[in-house]
Amino acid sequence: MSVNPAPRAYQVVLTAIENDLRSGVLTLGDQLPGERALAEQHGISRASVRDAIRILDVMGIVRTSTGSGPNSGAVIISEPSAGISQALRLHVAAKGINVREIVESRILLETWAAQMHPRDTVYAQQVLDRTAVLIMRMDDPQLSRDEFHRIDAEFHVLLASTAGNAVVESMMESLRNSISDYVAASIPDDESWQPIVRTLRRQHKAIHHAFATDQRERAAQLLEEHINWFYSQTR
Amino acid sequence: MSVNPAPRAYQVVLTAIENDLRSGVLTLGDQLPGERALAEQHGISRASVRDAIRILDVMGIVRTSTGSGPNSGAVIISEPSAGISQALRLHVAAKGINVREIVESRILLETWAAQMHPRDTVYAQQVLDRTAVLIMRMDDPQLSRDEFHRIDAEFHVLLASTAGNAVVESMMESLRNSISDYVAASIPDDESWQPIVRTLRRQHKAIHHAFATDQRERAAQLLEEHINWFYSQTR
DNA sequence: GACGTAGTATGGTCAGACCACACTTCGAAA
DNA sequence: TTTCGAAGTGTGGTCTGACCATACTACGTC
Repeated sequence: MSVNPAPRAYQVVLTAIENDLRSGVLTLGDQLPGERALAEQHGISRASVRDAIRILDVMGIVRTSTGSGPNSGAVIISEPSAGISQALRLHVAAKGINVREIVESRILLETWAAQMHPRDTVYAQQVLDRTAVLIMRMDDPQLSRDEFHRIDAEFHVLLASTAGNAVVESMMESLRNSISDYVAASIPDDESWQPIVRTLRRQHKAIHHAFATDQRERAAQLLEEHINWFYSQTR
Repeated sequence: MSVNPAPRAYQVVLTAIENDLRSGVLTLGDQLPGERALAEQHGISRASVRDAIRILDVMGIVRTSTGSGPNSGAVIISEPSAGISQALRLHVAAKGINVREIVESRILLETWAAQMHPRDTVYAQQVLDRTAVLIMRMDDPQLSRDEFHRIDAEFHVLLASTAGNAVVESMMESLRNSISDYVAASIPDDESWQPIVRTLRRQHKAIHHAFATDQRERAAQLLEEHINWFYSQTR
């Protein structure tokens, strides 16, 4: 019966980098030292260093690329939704989370964001303009379903982003991503899709109008109906 | 100018396993095939297989251990909070998320959970009993600060779990974990900690009482005040 | 039958190699 | 002198093959 959790080699590098991030030694846009250099610095093998960097990669902390130069190697980005999306997605697959919970959470986050007073009114106005463009693009009858879903997701995330909370924004994006396959699979034929998309367009316009006229309560209510209605169609 | 995002080798295994999870071929408690077997099956090296499994590991999908037998190797668990915690934690370090957003999100999730009618009243009653025990343990003056924080977190997560939403529960746990170091560091000395812990104990008891007497609105309000007050002390 | 030991398969780690790639450098051609 | 292309250099990505500690299994001994 072993009690020790067996310390992993990559943890050394991971902790070191996390500390550097916290203390500000490493900031957005910086390059990490090369894998070979990190391996030597910490006295572990390159394989273990790669474990640590792989984790930072899937978590959306760094982006890695081959080649040399200032844009190569592991560069600090910070895309919280990347890691959270991946986690939620896998746990939905593993049945640790079900679709009801995802939908419930989406409604919670989106209605909250809708009712929040925008943290930045100039940005909020820009969002209104950009979402208007998205609505127009979703009117295109030539649009593929995949593309529609992509723009649809962007529409929702953009509206929620006016609340100015990266956690909520990332969560929304992640929740949407985590079940996008499920959604796509549950409405297989185009015949059943056509009437649905018409309703979605109408709902989006109503939601946008409520936002534009500052009817926050109403926007929240419309969003809740919109999300609930859509998922009721996926069965 | 390369346009291809360079397909990663480990993605093959990751997708295969995700599909098996989705289709039910793999379920909770199952063992994954050995790394050497997976490598041969997919025609890639063991190193790349390990990349995939490492990801499943940090995401909380599997637990790996050495040795042989039914409990060895990679076993499917499903601990959503593991992956999300790690992601949030790193992004807080990388300044992609700030503490205000964490606190705001905590309040959103906890007050929502408090106002939700419990999905399972029997479970809710058990939670009330267990949180009562936690409150008693937090009264122990011998308790270390670390231990207090641990029990405190468990208290909050347990209360929220009555809402019956794994996403919300995982998020709460993750938000709490992601800034626990920050909290610990911001109240360094025991002299300033003593008066704080007294208030926390009082607030916890009031919250528990509101839950026990089914005053959901009041419980939500007390939670909000409790969380806001505590973080106002960490500056 | 009980018990201890050898066997076996697992993940964890390491070393070393080769590749494709992207930038850098520098010399040759205009 | 300027331009441009080829060689050079360092990066992560992948593979191979090896060794280790561990934990269970099976077998042989008592």
